[in-house]
Amino acid sequence: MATISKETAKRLDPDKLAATALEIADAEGLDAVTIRRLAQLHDVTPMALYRHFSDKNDLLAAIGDRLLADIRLPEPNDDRWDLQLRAVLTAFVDALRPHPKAADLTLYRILVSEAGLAMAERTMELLTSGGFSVDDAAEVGRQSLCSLITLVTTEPGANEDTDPIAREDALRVKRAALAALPPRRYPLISAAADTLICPSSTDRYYSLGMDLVVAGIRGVLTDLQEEKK
Amino acid sequence: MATISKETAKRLDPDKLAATALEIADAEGLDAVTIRRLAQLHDVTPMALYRHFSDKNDLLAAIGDRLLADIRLPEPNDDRWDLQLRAVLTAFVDALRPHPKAADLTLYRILVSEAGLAMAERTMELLTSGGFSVDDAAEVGRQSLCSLITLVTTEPGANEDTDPIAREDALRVKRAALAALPPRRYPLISAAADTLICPSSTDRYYSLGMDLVVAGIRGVLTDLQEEKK
DNA sequence: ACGCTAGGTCTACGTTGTAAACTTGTCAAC
DNA sequence: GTTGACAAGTTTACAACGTAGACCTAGCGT
Repeated sequence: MATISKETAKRLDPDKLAATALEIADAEGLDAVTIRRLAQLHDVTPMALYRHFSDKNDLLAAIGDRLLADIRLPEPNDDRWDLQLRAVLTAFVDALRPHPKAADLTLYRILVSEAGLAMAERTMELLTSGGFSVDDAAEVGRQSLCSLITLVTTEPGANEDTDPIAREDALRVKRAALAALPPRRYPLISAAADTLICPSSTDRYYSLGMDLVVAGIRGVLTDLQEEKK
Repeated sequence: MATISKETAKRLDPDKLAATALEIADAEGLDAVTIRRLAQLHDVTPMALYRHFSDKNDLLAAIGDRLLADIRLPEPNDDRWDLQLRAVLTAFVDALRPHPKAADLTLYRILVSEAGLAMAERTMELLTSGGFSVDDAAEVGRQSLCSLITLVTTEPGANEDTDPIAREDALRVKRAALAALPPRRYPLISAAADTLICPSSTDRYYSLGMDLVVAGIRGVLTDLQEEKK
């Protein structure tokens, strides 16, 4: 009944492998994802993994594909193009948010994986329907997606340090470093130290990030159209 | 006369070390920067480096600081705040552009290194003078700088592969992958394949990226101000 | 019944970061 | 001068990593 029965336990499943690799990455960061460790978690010899992944990059790519596969694209509707675009990009970010330490892996898989291609095509549809040329849509879409990935990977608090005591320590060190610099020379940074270290609310962080991207797209579009006239 | 004379050759200079480490990174990527290799280039034992850097992260941080130190901030003037901001951000990008493979290292050094702090403070000055609250300026500035770093690190063509034959090969593979997907299902991606693989002009790539960021900032500002009313 | 092969194992190699103990060149103080 | 002491380079060693290559071996198609 289960994919792993008592005696057939030796049958490895690449999807399962990618799944537990992702768990490791979520918990301890990408560097902790190791062939040997992943093998051990599946009670198998390290070299066994190479029957399912050609090398470690291939494994990491599988993690990336997995993240992209979690995207739940909204159905097309009659909203204005930029609202729909925002919804698509939000779906992308929502898929990455649970895995800030692994989100980087999606970048080079967007134009390869099924789910990534679907999102990219939808993005370009909406951009061109808004008035971008195909080429401009490609470049604008590309950078927008990159920015959103970065938004997730640099989400404050997701950086590293699995256990809360080390994380708290790191936070304190950072706070102290900012508190130590001369407010005379860096008045604004000193004033914003708290926000710089840890933004008020994670939801606000993401909505502001999304606003920046979408507002940028709209602004560039009107610039391009005015310059054409 | 020179910093390294015949017999005093044994005196290592941390700045020189970071400089050649950067050269390695530029030529072959960050993974090629290795304690042993860097030591060998300075005719020294690997462990010698640890007298000047507490560990490898410390070395990488020094590279990041070096990049930030190359920023040539423009003098304040009477231009509108957003124009001046664009100039500051352009100075940042200009400092990173020669080193796309190492630009990532600046992210965690901006709020630590002298040059990074100077730029961050200037950025926040201009954002607040434009009308952002201090906290909003912090979050907006943070993400803008992140996006610009990403703009540089993902600059097409700078990805990897030192020698031109391997790079050409990789390009061909990518091109083939995009050409192989069904244009029926992905019409826009297929149409934009060339642009997606390699944008028309590097300068246009950067100016469009900068436009996106600055337009985003302006757009978010007016959104925030309207919502306050 | 027989071989083929998919999917494991075992062993081994080269590379990496770095801990610990050591040597040595230089300079300050007596 | 002689003598510590300290900064800076050396030596040796280790554990962990990715992975090449040779080797089982269970189970399936013919």
